[in-house]
Amino acid sequence: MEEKSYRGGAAKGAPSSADEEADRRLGRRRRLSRPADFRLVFERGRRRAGRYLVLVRRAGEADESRAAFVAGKRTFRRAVDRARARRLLREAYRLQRGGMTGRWDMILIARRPILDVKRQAVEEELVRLAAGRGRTREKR
RNA sequence: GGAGGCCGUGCCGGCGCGCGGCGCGCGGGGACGGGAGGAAAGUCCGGACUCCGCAGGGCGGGACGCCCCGUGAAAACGGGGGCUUCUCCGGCCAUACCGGGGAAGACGGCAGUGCCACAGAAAACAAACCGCCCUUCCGGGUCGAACCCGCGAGGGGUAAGGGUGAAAAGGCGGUGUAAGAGACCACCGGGCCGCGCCGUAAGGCGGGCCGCACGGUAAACCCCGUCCGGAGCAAGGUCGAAUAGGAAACGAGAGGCUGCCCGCCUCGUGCCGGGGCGCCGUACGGCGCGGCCGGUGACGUUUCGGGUUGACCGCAAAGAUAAAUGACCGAGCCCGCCUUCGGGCGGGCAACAGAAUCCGGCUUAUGAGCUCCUCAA
RNA sequence: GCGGGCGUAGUUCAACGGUAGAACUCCAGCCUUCCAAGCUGGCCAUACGGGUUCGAUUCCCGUCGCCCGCU
Repeated sequence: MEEKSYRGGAAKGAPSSADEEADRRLGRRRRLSRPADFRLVFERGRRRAGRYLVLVRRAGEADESRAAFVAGKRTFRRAVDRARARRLLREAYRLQRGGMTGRWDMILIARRPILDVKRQAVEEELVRLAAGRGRTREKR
């Protein structure tokens, strides 16, 4: 996959150029929290699947983009793995959020191979999926 | 090698997350404080707490179970002692028994009941298949008898030997006998005793009696003793919103059958349906007026209770509710390789694993190191 | 999170503590020109680890997996 290993801290570690003092905070306002919101995204949203995660999103209704991070109990049996997968997704989204365009409500679903890779790889795939590349699939 | 206990990575930096009180000033942002475990796990026990039930008690069901001491609210845990089983060593003819070392034990019950397949003669108030012994008959050896022989037949004795089995009714030796046998004897073992001594006790030692008549299984039914009402924080409670239906009170009642209650009838009020008139509208239809016809006690307001959804409390010196405790840079430490001895490169800083009401136990998973005890060399 | 139930052939179910069976499936043979049906025979299992017992699918303990209920 990637031949040159990125070095450098979080301040300049992102592969994109979206780090000019971006707001990297991710408070409750920027997350999905109500079951009704989840139902809307799952039923009306578009899905893009990658190797480490699945991205489901639809045009957002709030002032800012909102996201949620999901690790299913079926795919990750142990609680440690669920927490690990969800934290990877959240950290990757947090660092790359500034580089994304549009206002979306999105759900990131972790897939099993995510446990074997570092945050760097998850970020790259998230950026790729959000930009519209990769396989896409319509949902309804 | 075995067993137990302790600890379960630390430092700097900026980027983030959820919580608390503080002050800005109330859309949010700021500094400070604190933020995973010994198992947070499995949910196997016990409690706190909450709701339901309850005069009192029983049945059913369940948990625990040698003795003493200690800790504890209880479950449970720790220490010491006893007994049993297994194993090793020694004694011994001996797998029987005795002595010693080690390990393990869900270790109350000489009240009753059930079960013990197959094999085997017989499996629990024993039993005779082979064998052994005695005897009768038959046949033969002989003319006959004593006596001897028989893959021969019958009757009887016998638990030493064979064989079956997880287990065969005390062990070894001797006396004895037709052959044998606790039939008898010595030693060992066992059972019973309102017996003696020692011990707080479980129990131990001794004495007397019994030739021994009392197999295993209670993680089989059961009996005895102690304890247990049920459910569980998604318990339970508070507040608000929208919607349809329920209960109570009040609002409109009057008259008659009939003096009162109930009931029935008439009129009125309310509601529903159908006509009539007016207005709006292309139409479906809507609003108002009127009180013409039919039906109904059905109506309105308030309060209460139930369901749905949301927020809060319960809830904490970690504490949420799509659920925080993370990712990264650096220094340091360790390992391997190279080295021109200045250093360079690569890898690692772990294992098991992530709190959802809390606490005490049990069980299971697991890394490096430290420490203690015991055994062997 | 809290509570409850169940693990037996490939599947659906049996089995007082005493050799684990049945039906369907699968395989082979017979029958048929061939297939199906039918007939005959065969293969295949007690989730795992301990304990009690002479003996465990059954009794007891632990581990693992699956299913269900409760907002």
